[in-house]
Amino acid sequence: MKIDPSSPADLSVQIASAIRDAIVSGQLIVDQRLPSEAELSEQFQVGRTTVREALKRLAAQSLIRTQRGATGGAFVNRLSFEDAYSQQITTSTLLLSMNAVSFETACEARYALERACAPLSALRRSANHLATMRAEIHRQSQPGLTDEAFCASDVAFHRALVDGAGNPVMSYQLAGAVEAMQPLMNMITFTARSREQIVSLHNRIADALEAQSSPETEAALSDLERYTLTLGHDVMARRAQARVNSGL
Amino acid sequence: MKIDPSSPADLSVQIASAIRDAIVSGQLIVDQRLPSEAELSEQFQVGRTTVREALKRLAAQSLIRTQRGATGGAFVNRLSFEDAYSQQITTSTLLLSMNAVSFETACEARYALERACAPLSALRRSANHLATMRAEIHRQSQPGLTDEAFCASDVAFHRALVDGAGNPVMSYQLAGAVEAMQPLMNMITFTARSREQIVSLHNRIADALEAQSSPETEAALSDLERYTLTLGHDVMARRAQARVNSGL
DNA sequence: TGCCTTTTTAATGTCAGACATTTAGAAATC
DNA sequence: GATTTCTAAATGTCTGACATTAAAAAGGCA
Repeated sequence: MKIDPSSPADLSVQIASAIRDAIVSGQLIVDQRLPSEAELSEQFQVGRTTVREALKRLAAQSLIRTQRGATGGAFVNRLSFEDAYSQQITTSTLLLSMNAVSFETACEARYALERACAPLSALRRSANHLATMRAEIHRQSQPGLTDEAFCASDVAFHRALVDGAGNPVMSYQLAGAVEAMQPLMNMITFTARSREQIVSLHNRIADALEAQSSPETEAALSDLERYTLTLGHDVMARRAQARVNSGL
Repeated sequence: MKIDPSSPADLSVQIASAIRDAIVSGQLIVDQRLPSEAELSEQFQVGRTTVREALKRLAAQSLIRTQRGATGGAFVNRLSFEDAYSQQITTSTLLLSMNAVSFETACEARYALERACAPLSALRRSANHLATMRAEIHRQSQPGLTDEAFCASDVAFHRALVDGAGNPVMSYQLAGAVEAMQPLMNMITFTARSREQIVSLHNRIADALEAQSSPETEAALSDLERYTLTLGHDVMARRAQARVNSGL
C-alpha cells in the first residue's frame, strides 16, 4: 500500500482508496485488524488526522468498523446483507429524488424487477410470507389509515413477495427498487376507491402465490403496474390543471 | 439540526447523520452550500476536527462534495447515475465476496433480473446496442483471449442488453447484479469448447433482440443460465475431487 | 476605460501535541 | 480463586498553527 504525496488528490482520499483496494482484492480479510492509527500515520508518513479522515471514509461505507479500548482498532467489516440493504435504499432514494426520473420510468423498472421474482416466489413462498401479505392486505383495508401508513404497508406487502423468492441476493437487489418508490407513491393521494382497487389486486397476487401460479402472479402484477401508472397520471394531470388555473 | 453530547454515539457520527437527514428530507437542496467547517463547529459546539470527520463520512457516500479556496466549502451533491452505479457495484461485489453466497443463488438472481430486461430491450434496443453486442461477441471468439478479458467482454455484452431496455433506473439496479458476478465467473476456467457454447448462446440472444422477440430472448437467457450453472458445478466438482486426492 | 498582474482573503487540507474516554488485561488484594 | 484496582493501548476530541487553493479585490499600465 503506497500513496503519492505529490499527487493533487487529497492524502486522506488516497489512503482510503489504498486500504479499500487492499480489502476488495482480499489482501485484508474479514475481521482482520488494521494497524493502529499511529502505525498507519507512520507507515504513510502523514499526520494522524489524515489517517483518521481516511478511516472515517471507509467506515461510512461499512468497509471497516472501529473499536475503542486497549485491544481496539479498525477491523475489516463483513458487509452484512442488512447493511447492504440500507445502503441500497439510501442510494436509490436519493438517486430518484435528485434526478429527473419520471414516474413512468421508476414504475416500469420496479414492476419489471418485481415480476422477475414471481416465478421463484410462486415456487418457494412459505406460509409465513403468505401470512405477512394477508396481514398487510388486512391493514390496508382499514379505513382511516393515513396515506403514509398505507404506503408503508404497501412496501411491506411487496417485500414479502420479494422475500418469498428465497434468494437473499434478489431481496438485496430489489430493496432499492421497492423502497425507493415509496416517496414517489407517497405523493399520490389515495382515494377510498383507489385503495379498494389496490387491495383487490393485492388479494389477487396473494391468491396467485398461494396457488403457486407464476403466470397469474405476473399478470396481476402487470395489472397493478397499469393501475399505479393511471393513478400517477391522474395526479400529474390534476396538478398541471391546478397550475393552469392559478396562472389565470 | 441538533446533536446530543451526552449520547454514547460518536459526535462525528451524530453530526453526519444530522446533516444526512437534512439532505434526504430536502431541507438542504442540491448544490446548496453548507456552512463552513468553522461555522458548523460553532453551531454544534464541537471542534473543527469532529466536523471534518463528519463531512468526510458524507463525502464518502457522495452526499456532499468539497471545494477549496475563497468561495469553497461543502456543497450538497447531486447523486449522479454514474456515482450510484459504482457504489452499487462495490457494494454488490463485497457482499458476494464476504458472505457465503452459493454460485447457484447468485446465478439465479442475476439471470432472473436480466430476463426482466428482455421484454423492454426487445422493444427498444437501438442499432447501437446491437452493434456493441455483436462487437463483444466477435471479441469473445478471438482465440488467445485471457479468461479475464473474456469475462470483461461478457460483462460488456450483458450491459448492452440491459442498457437496451432504455430505462436508466433499471440499468442502475442491474449494474450490481451483472458486474458483481464477474469475480465469480472469473473463477470458472473456460475451455475452448465452453467459450464456443457461450458465444453461440450470445449470438442467439443478439439475434432474438434484433428480431425484437422477447420470448426467444428470455429462452436464450434461460439456456445461458443453465449452461453457466453447469460450468460452475463442473468447476466445483473438480475442486472437490482435487481436495480428496490431495487428502490421500 | 479596459485588460493584465498582483495581492488579499476565506475557505479546505494537513500537521503536531495534548487530553478524554474506553476497554482488555495485568496486578494486587481479600 | 474471585474480586477489585490499576495500567496500558487504543480511539475520540480539542486547540492552534501552518499549507494550499481559488476567487475576488486592488493596483498598474497601455
